[in-house]
Amino acid sequence: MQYESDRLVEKATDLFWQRGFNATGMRDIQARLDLRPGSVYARFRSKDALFERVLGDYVKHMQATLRSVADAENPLAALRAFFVDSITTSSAHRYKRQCLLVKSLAEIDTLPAASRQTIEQGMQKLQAGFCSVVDALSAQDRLSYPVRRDLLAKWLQNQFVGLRTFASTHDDLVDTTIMIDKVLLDLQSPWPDTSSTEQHTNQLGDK
Amino acid sequence: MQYESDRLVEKATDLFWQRGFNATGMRDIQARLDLRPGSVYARFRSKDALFERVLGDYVKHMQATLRSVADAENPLAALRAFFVDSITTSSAHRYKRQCLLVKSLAEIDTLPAASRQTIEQGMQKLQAGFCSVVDALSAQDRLSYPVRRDLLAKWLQNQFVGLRTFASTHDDLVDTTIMIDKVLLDLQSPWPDTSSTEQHTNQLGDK
DNA sequence: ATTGATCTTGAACGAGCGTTCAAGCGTTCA
DNA sequence: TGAACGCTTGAACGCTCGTTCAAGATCAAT
Repeated sequence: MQYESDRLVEKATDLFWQRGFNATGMRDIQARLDLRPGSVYARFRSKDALFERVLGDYVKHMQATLRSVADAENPLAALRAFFVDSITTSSAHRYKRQCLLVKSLAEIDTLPAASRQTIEQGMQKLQAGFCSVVDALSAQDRLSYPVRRDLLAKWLQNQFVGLRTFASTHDDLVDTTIMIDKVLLDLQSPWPDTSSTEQHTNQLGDK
Repeated sequence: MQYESDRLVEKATDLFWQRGFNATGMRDIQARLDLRPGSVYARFRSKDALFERVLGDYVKHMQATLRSVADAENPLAALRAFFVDSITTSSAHRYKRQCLLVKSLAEIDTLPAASRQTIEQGMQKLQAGFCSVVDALSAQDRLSYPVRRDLLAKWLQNQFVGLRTFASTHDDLVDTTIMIDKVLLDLQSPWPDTSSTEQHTNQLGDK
């Protein structure tokens, strides 16, 4: 029964992932889950609650994956594999290349309050996940340049999100892979000088 | 009259930018433009056509801005100013930090065919804009590392998009600025070795 | 065979959607 | 003065939305 519910949530996830919350109708969901209206409401209470369940499960899954990356023998290689996996899924499910949380972010102003909170907290949880990956890399001296761990985690999450957005519109696997490896290079390259609190020029000179 | 129409399109842009296409109702639009239903339809034909107009004007504006960056005396400084401008708009209009095209990308599967095409072509036009910026930098020998100009343009556009997405959820101006400067550094840092067509390991070693 | 508990069904509800259009309006020109 | 014009109005249309609920189906226990 629990297993059956999980299968149903997966199918609902697919729909929301492809079409977003607002554009996905309960009738779409009813058709995909092969359930009549009453049954959907008996199981999931409402469209809002179902969406929350979908988001929650997605975050849990991503957290688990990030944890396994951090715990891997070679975290850098595991990180690369994680990127490649997430970003180069088959063209048939290209919409899955975009992070579900980021996709939902696009309509956050129109979502029920509970989902809004789930998304914001989910982003923070994933940031914490990236932070543990950064720590794992740091513990193995894989990072040559010293920089605040939380800043590096933010940056890494941002690169991850950016690449996924990019890949959701481009099918060029070669260029995408190059850009993944560029991220892994820049992960270890220098950061801007932050010794002065306000710097509005860069090292190549203004005017 | 043309001026009046432009003002109306600006107001509609604000709405679509904040709430997206699907969640923005014609009644929202009518209220914001202070027009009755018939007047809106007399001017803009349909919700779809109005949205297309909004997207088209947005792309034109971004193209003009990118061109002025490329033509600037110091393109690198202009690029930085462009990033800072786009990404650190006031908290009151935080939704404008996200690129309108990227936001629309999130619901592209549910949009009218014409808008879908406008978005895809718009992304390409902006990529071309970034390409001319890259060329301007290259012409002034601001880029130390040799790499395909179109790949660098894709990368730059991706960084721009990523930072805007990031900033739409974070209000930390300091960290955001650091990440902008990190992009400007990485713009000149080395790229992965692409001499072998297929490389599934990185320079720090697999397994 | 009968009861009671649990799950399923699908017609139907009110609300909101994008859109239309006959009627009303002020202005122009004969 | 009055006919003709373009612009504005807002009630209303057909449709789809999320959701409900009385009635039916299923099945274990008596």
